[in-house]
Amino acid sequence: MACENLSIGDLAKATSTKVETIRYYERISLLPAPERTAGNYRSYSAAHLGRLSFIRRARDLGFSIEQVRDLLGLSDQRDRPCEAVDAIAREHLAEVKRKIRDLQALRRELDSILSQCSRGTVAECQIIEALSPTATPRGGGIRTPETE
Amino acid sequence: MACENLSIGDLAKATSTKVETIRYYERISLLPAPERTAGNYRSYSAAHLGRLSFIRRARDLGFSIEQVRDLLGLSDQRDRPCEAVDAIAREHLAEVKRKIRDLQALRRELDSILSQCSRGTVAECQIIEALSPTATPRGGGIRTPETE
DNA sequence: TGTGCACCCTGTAGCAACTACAGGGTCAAG
DNA sequence: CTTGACCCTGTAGTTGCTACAGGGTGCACA
Repeated sequence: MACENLSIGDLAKATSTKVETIRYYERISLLPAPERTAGNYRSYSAAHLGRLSFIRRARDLGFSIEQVRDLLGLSDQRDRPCEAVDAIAREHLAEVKRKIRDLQALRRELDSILSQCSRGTVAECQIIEALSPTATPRGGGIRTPETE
Repeated sequence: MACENLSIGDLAKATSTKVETIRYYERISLLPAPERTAGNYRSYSAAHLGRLSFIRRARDLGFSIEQVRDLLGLSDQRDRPCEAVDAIAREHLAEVKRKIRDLQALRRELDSILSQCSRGTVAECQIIEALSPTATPRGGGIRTPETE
């Protein structure tokens, strides 16, 4: 018990996490509260280091906090089948694929809008035009409504 | 002036925006405050409709609120060159491309992690393994630190 | 005339996942 | 014995909304 004894700053450095983020994870019960020193400093063990590394890796892979919480809960039940783990990862993958598709559609649209820029004045700007509703009525602009 | 006279609900329907969102845009000065009726209801003109449509379209294309603000400001200066408009769109496109790259890397990683799932117990789960730090020490789990 | 309902108003709090203070305490070096 | 780096708590800010609570307005229908 209580091996290593890392300060919060040490743990932060070891896991490339900000000190505030570690305290935040503790507040939301993602990382268990460590013991304290006489001076009320947090004192972390190797177990904390492992758990925080897991959290960071999962977060880097885009898992949400709640997904990470579920994964951590599952990883503690070593002899249960890992279907639930698989399901979480699969769901996340599906979400990532969906985002990629959406962004690619977006990129195509932005590409096409940008390709039309003739570098004239704002009045002729195809980018503004593309963003505007049903054919900008001649006379100008987006029709800034003045609060008269 | 004050043509059309749409209620906030009408404007919401016309632009597929929630009423609360319209009020929010007014609060952050993205959409100018409209005139009020005798009963203190907001009364919108066609100009408001145009501007809100522009905002929605830009937001759908993933421009941030601040970018939309800039685009609106620029679109009012009809006789200035449209380089600044072009720059905003280009920057946004670069950002979108970056996100796509990141997500594709992520997808590859998730794909590879998932392909290793042998559907055994959590103890043998390659997904958990892949998320864990430097070779999980035999004995188990992510080493949940108990607050003893 | 009432009364019911859909709509509108303001103001505040909540979401994710942190980040950034303010205003203090602790600890080791010089 | 002071300086500076670190730590503590608690609260507020970020982005872009969304969701109430607790009221007021306006119009149709009986």
